[in-house]
Amino acid sequence: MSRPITIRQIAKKANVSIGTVSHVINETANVREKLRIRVLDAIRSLGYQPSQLARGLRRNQTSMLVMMIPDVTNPFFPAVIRGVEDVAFQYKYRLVLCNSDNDHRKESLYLNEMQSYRPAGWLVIPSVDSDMATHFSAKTSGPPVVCLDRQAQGWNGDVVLVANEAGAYSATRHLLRMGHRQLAVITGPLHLENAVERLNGFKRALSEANVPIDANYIQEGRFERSSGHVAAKRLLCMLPRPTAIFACNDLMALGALLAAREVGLHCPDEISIVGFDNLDFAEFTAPPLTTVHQPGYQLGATAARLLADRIVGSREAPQRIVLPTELRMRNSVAPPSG
Amino acid sequence: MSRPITIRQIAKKANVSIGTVSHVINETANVREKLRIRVLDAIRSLGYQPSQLARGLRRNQTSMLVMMIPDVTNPFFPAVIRGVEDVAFQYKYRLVLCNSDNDHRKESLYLNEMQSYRPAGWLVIPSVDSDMATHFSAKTSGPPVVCLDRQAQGWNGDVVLVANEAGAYSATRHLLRMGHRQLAVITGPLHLENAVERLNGFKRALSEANVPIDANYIQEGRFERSSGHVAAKRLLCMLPRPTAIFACNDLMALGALLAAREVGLHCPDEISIVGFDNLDFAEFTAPPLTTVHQPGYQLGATAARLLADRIVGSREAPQRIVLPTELRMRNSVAPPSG
DNA sequence: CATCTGGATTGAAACGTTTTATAATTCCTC
DNA sequence: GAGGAATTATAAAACGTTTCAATCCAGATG
Repeated sequence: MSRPITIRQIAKKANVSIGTVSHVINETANVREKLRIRVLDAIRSLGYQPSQLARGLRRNQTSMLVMMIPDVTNPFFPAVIRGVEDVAFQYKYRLVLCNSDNDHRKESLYLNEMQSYRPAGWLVIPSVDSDMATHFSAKTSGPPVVCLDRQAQGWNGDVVLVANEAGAYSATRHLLRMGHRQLAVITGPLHLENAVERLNGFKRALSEANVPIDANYIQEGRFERSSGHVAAKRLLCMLPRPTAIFACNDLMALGALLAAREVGLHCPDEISIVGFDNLDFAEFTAPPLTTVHQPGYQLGATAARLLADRIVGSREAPQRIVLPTELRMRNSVAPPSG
Repeated sequence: MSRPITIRQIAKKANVSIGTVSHVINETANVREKLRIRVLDAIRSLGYQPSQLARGLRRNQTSMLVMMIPDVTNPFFPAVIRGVEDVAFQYKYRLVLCNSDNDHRKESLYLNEMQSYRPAGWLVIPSVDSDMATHFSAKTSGPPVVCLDRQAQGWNGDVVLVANEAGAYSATRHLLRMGHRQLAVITGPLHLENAVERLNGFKRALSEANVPIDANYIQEGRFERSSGHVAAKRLLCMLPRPTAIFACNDLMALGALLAAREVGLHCPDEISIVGFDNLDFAEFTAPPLTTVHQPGYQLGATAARLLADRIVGSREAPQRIVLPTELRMRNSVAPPSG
């Protein structure tokens, strides 16, 4: 097993010291043009690549960014990842991806362990009940961290979010404007910040319109299709039956769509449904889903950009960036039939 | 900036040499129970984590797996990633994710650069025109590589695939059995191995049934929704019009569904459509899409398992594993109307 | 010509591990 | 209790960089 080329071989070939080679690579000192060229030639001709491990060990920091994510399989996240990856690549950082599985124990494990790779920074979409706040606050020094998409319990560092409350508000307003008065909501897990924000938007719209809120019409789901399905089924059997359902994400909206179909209720004529996320498929459900668009790619990209700034030393006060959402009207809502 | 705990501090606290500490950590030599406990206690009480960088440097290998992927944003891949991640985690490997963007230049760049992190192994879904074969064959030694999902040009190492030909064949058979004789196909980019395999399955079914193949009915797409859309539009304007379309992935099938809707053709009554992939949303299109299921999670998991075997030294001949596909019948196909 | 100056170059230490060769200890056996 | 054989423990070298202090050198200055 032939070991790769080292800086020493370059130094020998270019007839300089290894310090000089290092200096030309990192542009960390002036070196005479003549030598510089000799070194560069040697590097090119031998196909040398500095060992990131040695470099990382010495500098106590690598060029990796580690990103914690609840689950790649959740169709909202890939766009976020892509946003991160694109700007990371541009800044020459590399992405290590960890799935916490929404389990804060697995998250902790990853957080602890990846530390010993000395990443340049952290990007974390906190899991349910994440202890990232205590994890990172313990070590006041250490690489910068930005929290994405969900505000973790107790976290007061940088965070970039999406306008959950406002999005939910506008979705609900839309329903109200169409004449609905019996509005139900299928929320996300209510220990998730963004889930409660969406619920709050819903409630605010209702109370501003003086429409009473029926506690039975608030069903807690888990942001998964199946939970939307069961919640909708429950809702659709109630008397009086709600005329519209706001599902706090598209997956659950899909479940609701299914449930309506099973119960024999036609959407949107007999039941209006609106979602949240605007996943790719939302255009193609039957009927096409009216939903609140979340800028996933932007979310990832701005978080990564913010992180990159921190890494090079930005010392501003912690930021809280919230990206706008936008209602996308399609065909899953209509005026109530009655 | 307080540096983290090192092995030296553990050694001091436990009053042993650093070599001993290393041995208890790695179980690489017998150490007396008494000392062992002292060391373990010290580790626990100081919260020590060995530096992966130092370890990797010394051993010339880390516990990272790097995975190349054309694009996270393609909804087929997350399941594959998840499969990989789950078994990687189980084997204590960590995943570095790289998006080649389907650009073999970006892929090469990543391949070259990640090398200097000394990953334990590589998992690659080759980009279009990938030169992974030449890249890796140059260095006969080095960490093991397994190729996923697509057979890269010239690659003759381990590879795990999906039964593309058979899947396409069974989809086409289904169409034939329903009575269709004017069958069109929207293929993937034909320099992709899996795209031609699917086309071959289609052709074989037709020729076995003695149904002639109209060259105009073979349209090349790019595995993206938009290309399926334009191809379908073209197809639906032809005379005679095909009565069924086999789209070689679900994204393109979706595009075709859209095109049909735009042209005013009802699916399945006036045009049958079948896809390939069985993405999550396939159940929920209008009408629900009949499609060929690909075991994405399995694909990732078995590839990772194979890689893990190689890493610990399995020296068997290169394997070629092909995972079965399966037709999922839903409502986007019906007998032809004429 | 000697001295000084300041930039270019270098040697060597350090980063935190693993691992090998050697030294120290323990345990038998006589 | 001595001698030798196992067994355990250790010191030191290596992994491939970066970086600091020290050296070197060319040219300017007196």
